Amino acid sequence: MKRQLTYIHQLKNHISTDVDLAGWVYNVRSSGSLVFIECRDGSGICQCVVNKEEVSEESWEAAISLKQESSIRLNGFVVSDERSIGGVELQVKRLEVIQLVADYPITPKEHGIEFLMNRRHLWLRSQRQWAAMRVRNGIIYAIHNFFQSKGFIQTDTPIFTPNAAEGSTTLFETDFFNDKAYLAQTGQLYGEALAMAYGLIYTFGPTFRAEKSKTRRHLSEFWMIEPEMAFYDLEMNMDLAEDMLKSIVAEVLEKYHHELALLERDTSSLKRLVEKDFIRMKYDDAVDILNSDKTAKVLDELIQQRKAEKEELIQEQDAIQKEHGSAKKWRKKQIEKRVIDIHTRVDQIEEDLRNIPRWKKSAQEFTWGSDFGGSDETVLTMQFNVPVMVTHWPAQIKAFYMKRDETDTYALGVDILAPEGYGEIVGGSQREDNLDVILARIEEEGLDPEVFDWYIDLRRFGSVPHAGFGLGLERTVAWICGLSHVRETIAFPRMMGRITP
RNA sequence: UCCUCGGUAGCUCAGUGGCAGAGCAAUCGGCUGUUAACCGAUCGGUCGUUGGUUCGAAUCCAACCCGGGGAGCCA
Repeated sequence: MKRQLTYIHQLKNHISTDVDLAGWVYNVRSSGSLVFIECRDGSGICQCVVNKEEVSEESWEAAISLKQESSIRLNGFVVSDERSIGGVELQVKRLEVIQLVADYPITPKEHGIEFLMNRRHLWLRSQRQWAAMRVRNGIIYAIHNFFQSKGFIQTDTPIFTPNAAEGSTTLFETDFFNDKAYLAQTGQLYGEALAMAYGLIYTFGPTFRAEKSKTRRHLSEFWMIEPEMAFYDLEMNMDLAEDMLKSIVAEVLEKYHHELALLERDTSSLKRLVEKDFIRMKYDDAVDILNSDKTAKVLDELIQQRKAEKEELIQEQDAIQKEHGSAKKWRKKQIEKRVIDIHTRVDQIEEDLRNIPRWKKSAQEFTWGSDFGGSDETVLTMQFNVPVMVTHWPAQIKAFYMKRDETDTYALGVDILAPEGYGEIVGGSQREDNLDVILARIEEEGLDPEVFDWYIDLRRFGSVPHAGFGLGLERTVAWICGLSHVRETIAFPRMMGRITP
């Protein structure tokens, strides 16, 4: 007979039967003649109870010797039990240790980010990281579903490129058989060629930026989805992007509520977005909002809120520290823990209090013709509870390939800003399709027409209106999971100062 | 490159000029329903580095190293 393994996520279907599990010890507790093992097998976690009276001496000795991340095989009887995580519990009949582990470094306690990032290969086993990677998988699947169901085909564009496509961004340089080559920062120009061949295409691949950015929104290596559609204008492009985001969020909400719950994600804003229309505004209107008295007032109120919160926390700290001297032991511990939480929150508030006046200044003094900074995006989106699509940008701050409106001052580009301060997740545009205009644009930008010769061919031979956009996968995962940093949205992040593990 | 915050036990953090601390982890013991279990005991230190001020420095000053957050740039 074939040996059958049961996976923890299916255990609900095996209640009142015997099963074999194989996995790792996530945590272990003991209480006299009972040992409680939280066993994880990659598909989930299940509490397994070993009772000294009901197992062999070997199994019992094995059980009491277990440490975190020891690998084990278990045989037992599945029962439903509300006291257990997942509502299902294994009453162990036999336990076999594959490897006994000593000193697993990541305990179920709190750790700092540097410590965890140095052990990313192990950190991925932890619940929150496990959940985030599963949601990432769900998002990827939903993206393919969306495009495939609409007749798009996935195409892949090169990673080695001979030149910097848009000029401004810093690229990673490599040696390509004694020639300089660069790691691609976008597949868009190739995507346009493919759209002229297949009509509706999307790319899904890694992309590389060598900018020395150290923020919660930046990685040196990240994944981007870039659809490109022949015969699409700006509005069709925006409709597609909005449908895509709604479709991704709806699918994740449907299939990943367990993971989102582990991540403690408040899903009300995600649910709202599936049903409501996104905000669409022109750049000029966005500038008016930034400059408005209302925005200034919103930020002033935010400062007052933070100050009040800080005051309250400090009062609470004074009060409980007075209590500390005469408190019972358990209460002392509780107080000490709370004081540390207060310190952490007060540090955050102090940073906010340093930053918000800068945000206000940046918004109030924002002048037409500049690009939005990170804080401007936050200030803008905090006034709405659905994604904001900003269109019609001053042409001079956007790339040469974007089509302009009749007045030649605005580029038909669109940026989609995620709610809750997650920033720009989509950037796209209708592309310039006129041969003479694109030639002139390339010259204006001081770019080498030789390099773009094949690209210009697309305007020589059957040029049509077309449009596309790029979706940043990690920023999307961060937003949907409610994670504060993109480094937790990819298994092995690459960023300035981080190339291992 | 610049601004800002930080570096104290294996981990998370208190300690702001006067004896180096707590919780967790580890080790030993106790406990038949634990949920980051709990209770008792034991173990645990180059206070990032170098120099300076001082009777005395984890604490003040300077330089440097490393990390977090941000600006620029961007998805």
